[in-house]
Amino acid sequence: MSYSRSIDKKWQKIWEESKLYEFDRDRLDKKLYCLEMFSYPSGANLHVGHWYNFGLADSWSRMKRMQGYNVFHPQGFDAFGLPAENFAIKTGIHPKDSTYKNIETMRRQLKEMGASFDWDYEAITCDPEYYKWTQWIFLQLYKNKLAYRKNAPVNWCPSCKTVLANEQVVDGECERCNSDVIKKNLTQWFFKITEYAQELLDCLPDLDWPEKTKKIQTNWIGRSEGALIEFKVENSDAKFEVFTTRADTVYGISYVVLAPEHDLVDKIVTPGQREAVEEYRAQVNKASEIDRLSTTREKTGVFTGAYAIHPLTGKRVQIWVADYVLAGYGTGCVMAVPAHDYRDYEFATKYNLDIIRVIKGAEETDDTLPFVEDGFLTNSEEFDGLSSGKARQAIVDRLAKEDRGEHKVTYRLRDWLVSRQRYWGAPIPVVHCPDCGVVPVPDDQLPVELPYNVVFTPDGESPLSKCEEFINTACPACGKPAKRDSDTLDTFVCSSWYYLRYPDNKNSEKAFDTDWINKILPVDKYVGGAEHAAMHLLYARFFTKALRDMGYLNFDEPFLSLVHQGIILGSDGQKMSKSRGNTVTPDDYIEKYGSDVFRMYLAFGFAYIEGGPWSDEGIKAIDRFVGRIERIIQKLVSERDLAHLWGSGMGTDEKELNYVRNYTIKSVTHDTEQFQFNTSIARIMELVNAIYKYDSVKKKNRGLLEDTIEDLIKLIAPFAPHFAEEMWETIGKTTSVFNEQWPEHDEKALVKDEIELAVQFNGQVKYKINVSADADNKEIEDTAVNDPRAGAYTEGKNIVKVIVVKGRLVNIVVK
RNA sequence: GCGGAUAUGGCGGAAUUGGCAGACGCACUAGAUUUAGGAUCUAGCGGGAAACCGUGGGGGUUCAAGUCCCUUUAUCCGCACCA
Repeated sequence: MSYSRSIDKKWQKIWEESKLYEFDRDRLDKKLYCLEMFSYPSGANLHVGHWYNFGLADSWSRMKRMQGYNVFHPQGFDAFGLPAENFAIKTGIHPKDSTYKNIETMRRQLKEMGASFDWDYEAITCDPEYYKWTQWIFLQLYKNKLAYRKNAPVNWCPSCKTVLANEQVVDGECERCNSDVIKKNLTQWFFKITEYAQELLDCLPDLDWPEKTKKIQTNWIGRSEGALIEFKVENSDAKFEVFTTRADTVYGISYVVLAPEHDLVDKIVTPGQREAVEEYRAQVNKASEIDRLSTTREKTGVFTGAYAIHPLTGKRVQIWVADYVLAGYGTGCVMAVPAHDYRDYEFATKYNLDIIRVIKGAEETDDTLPFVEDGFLTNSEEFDGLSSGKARQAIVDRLAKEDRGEHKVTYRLRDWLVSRQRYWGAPIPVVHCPDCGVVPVPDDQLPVELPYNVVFTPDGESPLSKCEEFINTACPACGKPAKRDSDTLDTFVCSSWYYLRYPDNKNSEKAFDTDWINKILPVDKYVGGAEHAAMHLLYARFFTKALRDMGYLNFDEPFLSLVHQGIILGSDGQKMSKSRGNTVTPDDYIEKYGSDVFRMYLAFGFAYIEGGPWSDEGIKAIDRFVGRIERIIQKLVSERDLAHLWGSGMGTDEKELNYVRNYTIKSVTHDTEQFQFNTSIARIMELVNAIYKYDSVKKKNRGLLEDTIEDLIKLIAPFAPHFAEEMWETIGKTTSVFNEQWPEHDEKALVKDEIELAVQFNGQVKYKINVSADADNKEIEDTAVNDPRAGAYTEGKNIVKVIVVKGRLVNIVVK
């Protein structure tokens, strides 16, 4: 029977019945945790991206399995999220119903892929058995002072009376009703990830992660060394601190700027300026986050009427508000040095503020203002002449002595806002009591279950706060009537610990058993999209470190080794999208070619970490390749009893076949380990070509040919698992090929008797010579120089030098 | 604006990290076979009559450069008034 969809089904059934992929909980010395980022169960079918991620990570883990590793390879679903809720608003179908239906479809399709998942360890984040522990972790963080509440703005649509996600805000307008979106402050929960900023940075160098990703995390954390400098407000007891990395320019301050949202603004603004400031603040509030962060936008600001006192010179400097200063970063205020900062220069020019040079460039440097590089101080009292670097130290030292400043490290990283004003997420397990305040729900009352009967129509209140039986409860502390928190948790919270739940997914006593988790974790290979480089990966690292410090686990990092797959584009080279009409539907191809052909094309057609454009011609080629393997194997089997075909010699043809066989084993092992699946398949194609070539020999060495075919099937098995099982059976085997040992190459077979070398004259290849493989440099040089063809290139010239590169070439330098 | 990446035949992509550029495959061409084939098998296939020229462009280092250095261009991605 030739390879097709029915072969897939045959082996999927056998695998399931024989529990082939069951994880061995006892053999932990060679454990290997291979994990792909789990996926959101969307209504559509599995797309090419899922296949590319899951299918090929599975190929990698299948090779590891055959190499003797006890592979733990679970799968699950990141099942909470906005799309299900939007779908409910549109169709009236409950998120729970649509989500579980989607999960069922996806699970079936994942099984049809033929991946070696052990489904006994599945985790679904919207199961109460799962989010019970998400809530428990929230409470652990709360009890360890890593979760706290503060005000933070949300996108608010005044017409829909609802909170919008960033993606629902289009050009500052609500995507549903086009009203202007404004910002509204709500009290929300935060996780104190900044507490771990330094450790998150320090552990990066030792991770086997793409350098690009480490760089993204480094930039995201954004450590910067500088100073805090205190300013007093004139005629007031108010004071504020600014953070700066350029304390050397402190004598160049000509004004200071507060973020419009800064608490101090109300206190210091003068009556004459109040109206202007209020108007400006209203304007800033209307501007969307995106607008405000745009570089092309003209800088604006308003004078508050108040003055601050320069901490060193005692001079008065104006206090402005401007939206280029962000409330959430640093201290929310900056000192402005127009002479040495582009933004301040632009602002000062526009509003006619002083520009004071305090840094000179070294000689021969063009230091026209604004001059933003380091240099030497001027106009800076006793610090004149110091280099910028030395001045930063000296100036802050003096400020520190006078108690008006200090050296300070800040991070760009902000605390993680986890409150979402939505229904389809894990409820935040706290109760708000009029008497006791915030009261955590006791562990024995977890999970706080999502009520099913809720109304989704957006009318100003979130579905949970409208649900009486959910929202009204008794205070766990005093028993009096109290209200539950009506917000749910960011889905990134759910996905920050799922890799810990998989190995112990049925534990009803704990989130996971510490001893067990310490044996199976960390994840040895994590595979998923580069779009998660900053947020998900950072959050998961934070969770691991926080849980470690609470004593629930003993390792520092969740993911030791990380690979990002590339993106498969449409055949037009554009990103796949329904509107472009260039999407590829895996199901159609699987129906036509079988899942192994689809998977193998994904392996062969692209550099894994790059991705690239889809090609229908490419998948046809793989279909032919599979047929080619099948035919040669069937031919061998049918010829087994034809004695006249068989000999036993080990001549040139046999050595050549054996060479290719061993070279293929070596290359595929190496390349697959590195996720270089395209070259792995290329080598296997070469092996098949070599087998075809050898097949035309009159008297074939049957033992060698049989062994080579067996190796071929094993080598292809990770990429075409169903097909390989079928071929394994065809040659007469009765057990699974996945219980076989991965082949190892024989170094002796790779040593050739005679090798070909290129002969170059002045670096240009002119001809080739054959020498015996053990020839020394002198022999090689003589053979090359004495070759009859050499004369044409040496005539009338002198041989200056001869360079022999063993196994590669000879370069003869002539003059 | 800052940061990162990429650039190789008609196409997807290789190149052991400084050592024969174009592996493998597609497309194309020719032959064989078949009642037929969009099947199969075999062979050819960067450009150029050739000398030679060829890894986005220009320069350099080296016996030797796709690979290292300088410079420049284009495309893509990430981040962003981060003080």
